[in-house]
This record gives sequence, structure tokens and C-alpha cells, in this order.
Amino acid sequence: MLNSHPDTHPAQGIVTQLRAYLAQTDLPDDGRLPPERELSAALGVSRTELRKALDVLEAEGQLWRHVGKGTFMGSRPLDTFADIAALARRSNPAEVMRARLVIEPEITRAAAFTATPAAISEMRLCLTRSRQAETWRQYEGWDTRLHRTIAEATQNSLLLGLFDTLNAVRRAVTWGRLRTAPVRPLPTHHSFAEHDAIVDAIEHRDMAGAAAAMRAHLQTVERKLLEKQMRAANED
Amino acid sequence: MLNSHPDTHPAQGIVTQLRAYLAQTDLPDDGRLPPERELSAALGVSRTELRKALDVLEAEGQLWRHVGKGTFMGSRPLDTFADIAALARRSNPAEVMRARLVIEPEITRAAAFTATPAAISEMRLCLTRSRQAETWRQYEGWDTRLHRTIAEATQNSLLLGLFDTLNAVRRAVTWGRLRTAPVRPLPTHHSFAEHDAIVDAIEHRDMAGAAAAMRAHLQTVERKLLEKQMRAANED
DNA sequence: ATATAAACCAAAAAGCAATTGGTCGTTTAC
DNA sequence: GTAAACGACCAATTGCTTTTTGGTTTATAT
Repeated sequence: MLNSHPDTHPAQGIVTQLRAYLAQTDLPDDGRLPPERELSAALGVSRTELRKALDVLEAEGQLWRHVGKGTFMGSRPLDTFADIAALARRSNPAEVMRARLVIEPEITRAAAFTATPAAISEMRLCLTRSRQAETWRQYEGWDTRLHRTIAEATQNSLLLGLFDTLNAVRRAVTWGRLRTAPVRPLPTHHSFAEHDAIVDAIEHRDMAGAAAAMRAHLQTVERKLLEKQMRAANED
Repeated sequence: MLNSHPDTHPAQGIVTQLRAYLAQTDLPDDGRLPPERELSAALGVSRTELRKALDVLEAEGQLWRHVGKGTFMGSRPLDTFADIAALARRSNPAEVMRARLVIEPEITRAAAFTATPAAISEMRLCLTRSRQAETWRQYEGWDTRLHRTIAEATQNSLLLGLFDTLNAVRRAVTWGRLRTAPVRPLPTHHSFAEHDAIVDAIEHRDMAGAAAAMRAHLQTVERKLLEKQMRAANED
């Protein structure tokens, strides 16, 4: 009825019409444009033709669509670059250790500012349990839980998420054969005193001290790891 | 006040009763045990007393609980927070800002140590382009790229991945209506000088200075954001 | 005093209806 | 005759409500 003269390719005209609409219309913050059914009615074209025009713009990369979600301007948001497996593949133990040295002291510093008494007593529990551990596996469990409790104490779910990601990559990265010995942790294990120092600093709201203690602890872990690596290399 | 009294008599019996129940009962695959209300009825004890017993077992690390989920045997599954959308849903602009303040200065510090001349000249390019930006969208593009170039300069793919995660969450979080104004960035925009200071410090291998400059920059951004929020609130 | 029962709370889950891009079949128009 | 238009349907997704669940508080009773 309306376009009684199909002189040119009709789709092309609808594309320009759609471009004009997008240029002059205020889109919401997320760049979402109206659903196809509404838009086709607003533009006075059929949904079929509108979809052809949208196909063109999508091929040009100017918008992206998804069933149930809608149609959005801009480029499709890259989903989950935080793929643990991919990260672990690209990374290596040395990088993980350096990343921990960058991230965890600052998380500890923040935790010293925000930790609740409940969080601190949970840290103390981890200290006690890790000392009572009969196997290295148990010890590692409490050690991991201590570090995560510190991250939780920041009361920042995003920081906690980043910590978890870091932790997941740490476990996923191949640490070669340098694994824990089957003997039980000795009471002179370096981490005990270092963990105590960290929690003490947090309890005293000593932000600088907490960060320094965590950094010192991780540096010790790094050194021990290198020594193990050396020994393993010499055994070959 | 906490555990001055061992109070072995009442709770201890329920703990053993609960242990016996857990030993003889077939739990589902996920290790979930009945809700407290059912379990207390089944064991013939009050919920208060059952909860005391559950507290003991939880402190021992034999089970974990979560509101809305339930109570489960074993150790709490370290929920892999790699999902950007889930993180964004749990987080908020204030958390994102705080997380940036915790993470990015240290990344900048590390970058000051490892940045190559090529990386530094790319940072300089971002500075120039951001000054030439005609729209806020363009400016944001170069600003984002500058920050990412700094993260790349750490030459640590894991740190870069964590930065990307942080950045993705930042974009995914709903910033409400406080969006960029449609005017072009003024030459007196605070970020210009601050960005310069960051890159200068990196170029001079001044790790402490680079971290401080980044922290100052982010604090300015935070302040400006709060001002915007205030203004938006007053307009309502 | 202490334990109990009940009520309430917020987080999480489960269920349900509405929305939305994608697809197919039939009808309509020129 | 051919292509557009229309309608119906589908599955993914969202938004909302209701239910469940651990955690907390309050009043009551023993």
C-alpha cells in the first residue's frame, strides 16, 4: 500500500531509514533498541523487511542480537575472557607467583581496614587448624581458607572474585612435579609465624604492616618454591 | 566470654547424636542434609540445640552452610567466580571503584619495572589521542586503552587477565544515569595531567611514583564520580 | 538462667508468565 | 509466479512472585 513503487531494492531503503532512526533516537544506556515487533511498527515496515535491514547492520558489526535479550548497538561484549583454563594455559608458575605478590598484599591491606571481628576469629581458627594438620593436604586446605578469608574480609565481592580467579588459575597451572612431600608439616614450618604476623597486623588495623607481612610471606613461599625447583633440576 | 565455659554436657551429646545420624544416613550426591527444621524434628531436638551441634561440625570443617542453599557435608566448593555477569550482578559501582584503587596502582608499579620502550611509546600515543578526542566516547576509548597498555606492560598474562576481568565488570555494572556528558573533553580535564604523571613515572622506572600517580588519578576519578552522583541526586 | 518455640529477615532457589530474536508455513499482492 | 506480508510457533532469556533455607531476634516457659 505504502510503497507502491518498488523501483529500487526495497531493503536498501529500509537500511537507510533504519540508520536515520538510530541516528536521531536516544537509545538507553545499554544501547538496546526496541524489539523487532515494535520497531517494525514504528518504522511502518514489516518485520521481515526490518530483519533484512538488521541483518545488514549486524554483518557490518554495528549491532548484535541475541534471542531473549534483544538487539544492541555496538560490538558484542566479549564474554568471560576470564576463562580459567585459557588463562592457565597462557600462564606459568612464575607469573602466578608474581601476580600473587602484586595482588594479595594489597587485598590484605584493604582487609586490615574492613575486617570484622568475626572474620578475624575465622582467620585465627584457620591458624589453629593449620597447625594441627596431620597431612599436607589438610594443611593446604586451611592455608587456602585463610587466604580466602582475608579476601572475604575486604567485604568487596569484586576483589573476592578476582582473588578466586587468581586462585583457580594457581591450582590449574601445572606446577610440574614439585608437589608437596608426604610428610606432615613440621611445627617449625615458616608459614606458621608468617601467617600469625599477617593476622596480627590485620587485628591491629595495621594496614601497612598487614601488606608487608603478606608480601614477606609470599616471598618466602616463592623462595622455597625456587629451591624445590633447583633441587628437582639437580636430581635429573 | 566466648568459650570460657566448655559446656560439655548438653551440646556434646547432640553432636555425637548428629554424627551418628550422618554416619548411618544416605546423603544425596551433593552431600546435602535435610533442612534444619526437618532435621531437628527428626532427631527430636530443638533447632537451637541442633544449630549448636552444626556450629561445632562446621568449625571442624566437616560441613558448610549457606542461607537459601542448605547445609552440605565436605568443604565449601570454591565457587569459580570467572563469570563476568555474575560478578557484575553481585557488585556495584562503589565496589568497582575500590577494587580499581586496590589493584591498578600495584599493576602500575609492576609495569614501571617491566615496561618496554615500545609499551611506553604506545602509552604516549594514547595520551596524545585522548587529548585530540572530539567526543567523550572517543576519549573513553583511548583512556581504556592507556590503562590496558599499562597492564600489558607488566608482561604478566595473568595480571592482564585479572585486569581485563576487572574492566569487564566495570563496564557491565550499571552506572545508573550518571553517564558522560555530550560535550567534548576540555583541555583542562583533570585526567590529562594525571595520565601524564603516570606515564612519566613509568618511563623513569619510578615504581613508587607510578603507583602513587595511578592512585591519585583513580581517587580523582572517584571524587568526580561522587560529585556527579550528588548532582544527579539533587536533581531528583 | 537456660532452653524452647515462634516470628521475622535476607539470600537463594524454584516456578511462572511475558518478552524476544529466529524460523516456518500460509496467505496476499502485484 | 514470485516475493513480500502475516501469523503462528519455538527456544532462550528476562522479570516477577513464591517458596525454601540458614541466620537472628524476641517472648515465654521451665
